[in-house]
Amino acid sequence: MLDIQFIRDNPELVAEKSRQKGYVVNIEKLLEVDKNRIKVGQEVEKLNQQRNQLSDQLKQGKPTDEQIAEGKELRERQQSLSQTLSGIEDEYLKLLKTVPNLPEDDVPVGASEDENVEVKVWGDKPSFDFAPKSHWEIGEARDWIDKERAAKVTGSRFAYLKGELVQLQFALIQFTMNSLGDETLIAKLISDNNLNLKPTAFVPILPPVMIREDMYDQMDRLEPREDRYHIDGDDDNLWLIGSAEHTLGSMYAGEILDEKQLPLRYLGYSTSFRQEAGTYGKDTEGILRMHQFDKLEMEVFSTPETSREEHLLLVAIQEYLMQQLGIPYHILMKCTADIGKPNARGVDLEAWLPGQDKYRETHTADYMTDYQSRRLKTRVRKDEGTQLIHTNDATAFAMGRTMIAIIENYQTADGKVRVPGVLQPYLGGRKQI
RNA sequence: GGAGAGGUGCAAGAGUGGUUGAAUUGGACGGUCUCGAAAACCGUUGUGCCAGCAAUGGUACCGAGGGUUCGAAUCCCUCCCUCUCCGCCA
Repeated sequence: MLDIQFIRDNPELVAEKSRQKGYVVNIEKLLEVDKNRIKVGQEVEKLNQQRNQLSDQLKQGKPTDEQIAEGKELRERQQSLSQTLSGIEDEYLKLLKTVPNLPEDDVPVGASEDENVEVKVWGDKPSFDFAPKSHWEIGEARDWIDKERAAKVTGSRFAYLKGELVQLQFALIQFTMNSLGDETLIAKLISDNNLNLKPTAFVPILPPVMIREDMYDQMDRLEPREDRYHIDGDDDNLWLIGSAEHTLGSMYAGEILDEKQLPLRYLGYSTSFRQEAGTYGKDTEGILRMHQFDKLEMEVFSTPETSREEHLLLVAIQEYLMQQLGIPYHILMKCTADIGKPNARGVDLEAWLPGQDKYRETHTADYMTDYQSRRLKTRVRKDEGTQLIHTNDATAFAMGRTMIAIIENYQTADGKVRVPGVLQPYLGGRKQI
């Protein structure tokens, strides 16, 4: 949610930036409701004051009938006006929630993902003296991926992953946790990128994969809910998470953190669930787009002053990880239409997939500023007072897509897959699977 | 699933209708003392909103939402959560 004071002060700017992101917001209406909300709120407060004054007078002796009648009347007026106020507040909140976070100035303006801007290309695309295969061809040939039986048991967009592919996933997890848990490495990435941040290591987390509806909404990740899975229970109102971000980012809701604790850097590992609404017929081959996939996700809580650099650090970490695997990639600055509603800035990393002869998204880094924490009420206590904290989230590795990239880039003529050097220690030293 | 207990400030914990935004203790911070520290003593120590240049004033908040009452942290209802015992179970 955006700061109402900022919207009051900059209505045109907010309207224009929202438009750039593709959101239709009625700022005029919002400000009108806001004004009314303040006015009625003041009237309610006035009545409360009168009630308090009266009960102050009455607390000694026994009240007279007139005084009781007066108190009753005040109460009734207060109740009816409060009801009016809560109606206004509901409308206010509903309108305010429609306003997206504002893109930073360096976010390219664009109407669709086609206008994302390539800002960096890394690595040499591998050349093969044979026609490179897609990951699904290799995966099925090696009996690593079984989608037919998954379809029978669970439906489309599910898969059984088997054999060496599973071992590869666990190797990847080990490698990433060891890397991001290394304070020396974090310090190096910070200094290599000329950042001014603390070298705090990432703490691994296994978060819940279900989330309460109110928390989901406060993270601004519930919508579009057609893409979410709802859990039908007796009296609970739970949803499956679409990313570890959802239960990581909300974990300090309602809390005031000490500035000295920050930044808090977490590496969450969880399964993610997505209905993939509106993607019928898209990416039906292989395991690129599944209803269920595992992901290592970074989440950082920081002060407002350091959050932008934390965002840059997360992108640097993503690049580092991909470089360690030796997978060619390019970096895209996402345009205004493609960064999410809570984003102020977003960067995608797309890996080169020789089997499909194109780049595909494997990583994303989201810079949220205080947009999420305003509703979550996660704050930091400083000498000058309290402030909303800033959140950042970014993919460390989406397991499925990363393995796709490994399979396709490291395939050999005889249908095997070479193991990137950094992962070999976690696969019993095997150089090829 | 059955039976019970409970959710109060940074923490522990008192408070069962008005004098409580909240006792007490601890922690943290500031000060006195000291070469310095400890101890002791003194003081400070919640958040949001509204008005105001500010000082400040007003208002709300004792898990959440409703209700009773002139008046609710205190009484009633619903929900959420935590804990204990039993049962079941990875």
